[in-house]
Amino acid sequence: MTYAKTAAFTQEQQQLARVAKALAHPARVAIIQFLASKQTCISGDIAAELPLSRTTVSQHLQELKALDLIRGEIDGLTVCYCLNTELLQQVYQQFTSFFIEATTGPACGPADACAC
Amino acid sequence: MTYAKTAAFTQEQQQLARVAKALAHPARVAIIQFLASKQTCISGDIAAELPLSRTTVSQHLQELKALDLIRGEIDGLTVCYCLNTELLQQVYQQFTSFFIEATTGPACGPADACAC
DNA sequence: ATATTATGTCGTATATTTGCGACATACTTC
DNA sequence: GAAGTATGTCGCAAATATACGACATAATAT
Repeated sequence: MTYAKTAAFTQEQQQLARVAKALAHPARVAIIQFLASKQTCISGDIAAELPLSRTTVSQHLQELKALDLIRGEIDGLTVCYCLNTELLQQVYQQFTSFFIEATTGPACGPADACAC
Repeated sequence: MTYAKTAAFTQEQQQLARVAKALAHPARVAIIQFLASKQTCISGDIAAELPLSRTTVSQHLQELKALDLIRGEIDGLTVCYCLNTELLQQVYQQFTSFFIEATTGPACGPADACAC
């Protein structure tokens, strides 16, 4: 019958999935790249750079902010968004570990199928 | 009014987002780790290792297979799943580029907010 | 041929994501 | 204070993701 174990997923798996989800939309990838490219921590006229409405961009920003991947500080009338490079570096490490683990295991043959 | 540019997202952004989405669920992260850990390219009794029904696991497997991150070859009664390490390595490169770009740009101060 | 086993697919229900217009808030300027 | 600007939040609609039971398929074993 192959019934499931009740053991839930590990914290690591959940954390990786959470961050992956944050990057799972081109708009959020674009936002991070945009923030990384700008000298100044440019405010939410990020919206002007994306094919999305201001509202939608704002939501994406909130999602990234919820994970603390980016930060926003109110500066008078505008909001100054910028990357949390410290956290991004940590996340980078997590992804690196994961990919190294994944790329050093047993694999399929180069072209087509399994060499089990 | 700040209206949007119609320029869509780049291929790179879409590709990264697509892979990130594949990793955006703990079950799929767990599946990849499981395949990486096993000497043999174990079949779909991966389900027995996860707190999910066989049907659901099958769907997650299909999603990973759709992106070619994993491959499955029918071996009589069982299906032999294994990682596409070549593609995973490529994807790893893409993520690396992204994170390096993201971690070398302008950032917030270490503890709290922007130093704009 | 029938039963058993390992898988995949279909249909369906629920939850989450995505996107946006309309409004609220808050600061600046006149 | 009134007008204007930059933002965020609410409410809704459409699309997608998640999960699973029930059925279909296909190979193996009896």
